Amino acid sequence: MPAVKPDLETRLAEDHHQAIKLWLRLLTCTNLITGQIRTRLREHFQTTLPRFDLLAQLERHPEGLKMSELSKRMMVTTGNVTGITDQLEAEGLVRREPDPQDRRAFTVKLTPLGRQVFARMAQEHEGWVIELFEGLSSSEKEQMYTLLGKLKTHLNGKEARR
Amino acid sequence: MPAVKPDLETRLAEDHHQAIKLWLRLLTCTNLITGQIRTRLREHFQTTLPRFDLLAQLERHPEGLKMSELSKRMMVTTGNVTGITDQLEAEGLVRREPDPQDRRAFTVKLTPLGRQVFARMAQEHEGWVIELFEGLSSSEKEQMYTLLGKLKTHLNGKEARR
DNA sequence: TATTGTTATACTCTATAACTATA
DNA sequence: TATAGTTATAGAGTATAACAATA
Repeated sequence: MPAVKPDLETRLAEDHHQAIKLWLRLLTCTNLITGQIRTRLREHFQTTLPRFDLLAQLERHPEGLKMSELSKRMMVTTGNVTGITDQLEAEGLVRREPDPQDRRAFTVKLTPLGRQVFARMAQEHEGWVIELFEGLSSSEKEQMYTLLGKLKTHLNGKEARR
Repeated sequence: MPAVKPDLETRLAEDHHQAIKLWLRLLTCTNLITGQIRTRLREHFQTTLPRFDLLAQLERHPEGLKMSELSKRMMVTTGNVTGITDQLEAEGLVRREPDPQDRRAFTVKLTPLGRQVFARMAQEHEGWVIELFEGLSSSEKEQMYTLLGKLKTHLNGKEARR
C-alpha cells in the first residue's frame, strides 16, 4: 500500500538513515527503561544505576577487576570509579585488594555481603525487567540478546584497540 | 559440545534469567555507546545527550510537544524539562508557543535554526553511530530496530496506562 | 480541587586536571 | 617518563517539593 503515509509517531526526516534511527530508538527505549529502573532501585534499595552496574560487572567477574578495567567497562573515568567504589566499600559491598604484582593497583571484588545484596537486588530487579520487556516474546528477547552480544563485542574491540 | 564451559566474559550466575541477562547487556551496550556519543556531542557541538534527545523528540514531532509530553517521553520530571528547554531556548533552538486552549500550557517546537542545527548534528552523529554499530550487518540492524520498536510500543503503553 | 509548568534545593554522576606513589 | 589511582572542582542531570496561574 504505497499510498499509506508512514506512521507519524515513528517517522523521521528522509535524510536520516538506518543507523541513526536505530540509535535514536535504542536511546528512547533505554531512557524509558533506565527511568523506571532508576526509580525502583532508589525506592527499594537506596541505590543507583551506576552502583548497580558496577556490582553487576563484579558479579560477572568473581576474580575481581582493576579500577582501570571497571573504568573501561563502564565508560567513565577512573576518578569516577573511585567515587562509586568508595560508596560501595563504605556500605561493605565491595573491597579493594592490593595487587601483589603492582603496588599502585587494586583488584576490586564483591564481598560476601555484596554478593548477597546483589543477588537480592538482581532477583527483584529481574521481576521489573521481565515486566518491562514483556512486550517481546522469549525468542525475540533471545534474538535481541544475540544481536547486542555482537554489538558489544564490536564496541569492546574498538575500546581495546584505542 | 556440552563439555565446553560458557565464555567467562559473558557468563552469568545460573539463577539469572533471560530478561535480566538481556537488560544487563543492553545497559552495557548503552553505556559504551552513550559514553562515546556524549563525549563527541560535547566536543563537536558543546551539547549533551538529554538536550540532543529533546531536539530529536521535537524533530519527530513537527507539530510540537507539550512540556508534559516531553517529560513523559524522556522519563524525567517536568521541572527538569523546564531546565533543558530553558537552555535550548536561550540558544535559539526551540521556542515555547502558548497554547490557545490552555493558558497554563506551552507547545515546544523546533525553531528553523533548531531544525538546521539538529540536522547538522544528526548528520555528523550518524557517522559516529554507523561506526559504533558497524558490528552489525544491515539486516541485523533492521532486526534490532524492529525489536526495539515492539519494546518501545510496550513501554509507551505502560506509561500511557499509569 | 486538580493540573501545567516554574522555582529552589540537594544529591549523584560526569569531565577535567592536578597530584601521589609506583613502575 | 608513564601508569594506577586519588583528590578537587565545576557542570549537568535528576528527585522532591513548594509554588503560581489556570482549569
